[in-house]
Amino acid sequence: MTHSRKHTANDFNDAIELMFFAYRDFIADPDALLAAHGFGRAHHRVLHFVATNPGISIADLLDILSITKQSLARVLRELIDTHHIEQSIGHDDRRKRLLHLTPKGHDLHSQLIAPQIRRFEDVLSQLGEPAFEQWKNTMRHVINPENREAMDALIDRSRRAGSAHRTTDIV
Amino acid sequence: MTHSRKHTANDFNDAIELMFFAYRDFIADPDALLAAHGFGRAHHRVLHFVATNPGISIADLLDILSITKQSLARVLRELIDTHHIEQSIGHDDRRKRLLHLTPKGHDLHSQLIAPQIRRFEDVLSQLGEPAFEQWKNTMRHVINPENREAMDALIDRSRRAGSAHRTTDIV
DNA sequence: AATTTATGTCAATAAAGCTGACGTATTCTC
DNA sequence: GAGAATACGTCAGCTTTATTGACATAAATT
Repeated sequence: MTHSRKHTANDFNDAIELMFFAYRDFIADPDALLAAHGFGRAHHRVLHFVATNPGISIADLLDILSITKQSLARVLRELIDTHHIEQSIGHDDRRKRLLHLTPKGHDLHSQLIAPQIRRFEDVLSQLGEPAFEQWKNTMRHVINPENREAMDALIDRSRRAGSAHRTTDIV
Repeated sequence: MTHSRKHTANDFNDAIELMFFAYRDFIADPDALLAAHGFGRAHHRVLHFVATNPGISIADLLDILSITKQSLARVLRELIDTHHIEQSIGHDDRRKRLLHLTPKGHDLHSQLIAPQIRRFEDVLSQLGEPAFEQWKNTMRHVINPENREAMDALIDRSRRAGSAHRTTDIV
């Protein structure tokens, strides 16, 4: 047997397991805090995408989350009842309900992503910016090709929304 | 405001969202196949770690999966009843139940990881081996420090088990 | 002989998703 | 302006995957 083989199926086992373990640790941190509020991961996801896409409509949020209206409804109701999220009526289309975080919601969201940010700060400081950028680019290619552009647009939108983090979000 | 700032919390938003979207696409592929067998992701995980750790005990499998005995029990029972997994009694410790995939189990596992392997094959061919290795190293650093060594040992064990893929697994 | 370990099992519960159906308000289209 | 389409809310029932607690058994250890 020659050593010039490209690779076997088994060569990707480590990559597959890295996805499993890295994601598990990555999402484990916020769980305790969520539990203290009586929330779950679903609430975290909603908080996050409303935070980074202020004024998003229900339909657009459903597109991002890829869940059903009924699944979102319960989670959203709880976040609204606990004053973490507010709804406003669309100005150009009054059927739409636009979602925003309240200051309380921003606060919780910040606490939830803090450990995830710290995790990537550590990665960045240990491996350096080129490696981190390389990782992000590779990660982008792990996403289905048909979803990559939507991802890029979303990240771009998040980046802009981020600058208005502390200001009142003008819709 | 100067441009020499290191980074803000917002700079890691893309990394956080990349984790979310990449993992979602990564696990979406096997789901249809699993559903056809009446299985879920839990079955996939058990199949995978029994495949890569033939002869693993219940306790060791629980350690890897970080779930409770009762949660594993149902999934494992279904996989045994459908002849995807076999139990054998430990020789040095007859209390232990050692788990192995049957040929049928190996077959299903191969089909389940095929789309995930193809995904990483595509990444490798598009970005090249250095980028892929860089990504794996970075991914390793996303895992909690205290879990990294266990991960390394596990991947090492998987690598060895992989060579015996088609042979009878000697325990 | 007593204890610990490895595993199995029963019961109740929860989180987070699903499908299907129906209602209402608003906007668009002809 | 009437009818269709859109955006959203809600009721009801179901599934998967996890949880905790309790108890049982067989084998190994002390």
